[in-house]
Amino acid sequence: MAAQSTTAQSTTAQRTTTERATTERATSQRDAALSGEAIDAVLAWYEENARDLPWRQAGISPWGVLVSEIMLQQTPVVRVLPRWIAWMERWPAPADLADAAPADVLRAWDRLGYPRRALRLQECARSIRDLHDGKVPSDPVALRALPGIGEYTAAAIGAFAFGRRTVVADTNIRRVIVRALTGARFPAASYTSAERSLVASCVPEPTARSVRWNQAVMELGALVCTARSPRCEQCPLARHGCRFLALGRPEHAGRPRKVQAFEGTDRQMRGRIMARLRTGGPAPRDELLLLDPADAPRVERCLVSLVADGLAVVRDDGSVDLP
DNA sequence: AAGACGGGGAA
DNA sequence: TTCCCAGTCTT
Repeated sequence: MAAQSTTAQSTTAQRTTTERATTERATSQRDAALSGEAIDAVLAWYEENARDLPWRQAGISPWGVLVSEIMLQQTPVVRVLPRWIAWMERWPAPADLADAAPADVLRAWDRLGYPRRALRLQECARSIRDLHDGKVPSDPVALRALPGIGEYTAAAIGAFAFGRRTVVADTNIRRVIVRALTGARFPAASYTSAERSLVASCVPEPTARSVRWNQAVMELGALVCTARSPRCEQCPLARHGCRFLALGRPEHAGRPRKVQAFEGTDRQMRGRIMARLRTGGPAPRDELLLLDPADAPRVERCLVSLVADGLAVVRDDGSVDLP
């Protein structure tokens, strides 16, 4: 924090009212905001190192951005890429997806994971068609009200599809900001209001710059300030007072982050059932029970939950199919 | 605040 | 094997 005092004066002119409001508050994060020089360094790094992703191209439709954001929820870029391209070709506008058969939507979702997202995306498309004249709303509040769109995604669409100044806080941005300003290796499990103001304090005031910033920090987290093995030697913040680096890259303090088991869970079984339904047409219940002959109750339980989620239906003859 | 919810590829 | 990914929703 003391290190900030030397740069504070020279960058005062560039600091925003938001930054000042945050820094003047008498809290432990008083000197939190990044310097204007640090922000410049990150933006310059982004110009050089940004990946060429289709949903970032100029002229991309808000719908294309929305689809990418939903697909990217908990799914890496490389796996989303081919599915997004095929998706946009098939359903280039919300109304197109709204009219599709859910079974086709789930098959097109393929193995992106968390297939409830695919269903929500279609519900989202229907809401856009019915409530917003078929056009993705630009208002973050309206976006947030759509199925499958939470705080992060609403902010991301506001920024990347409509060029608004929003506070985007995905896993990458949270990690970069927390490391740079607090020195902790990882953010806390829950996204607190304190952390939110920390992230907000870094967003530049000029709108165009804020959009670029959100994109740049996210990319920095994805390519350099990674969760596992951060490449600090390549980081534009290394010379601008990153606290994590200054403190010698400390280990994670506190409870180890929980890792959800997968092998042998209902989640895995649901995935196996969905994989079968996507490829082979209707499945006799007896066939699905063979997925785990030693634990029929588990298969039954998963079937019930899939039906409850709208991801599967039971036909009159007892076979199971996509909705 | 904590748990459910897929799937795959890198370390 | 373990970890983690442009999170959201429910309890």
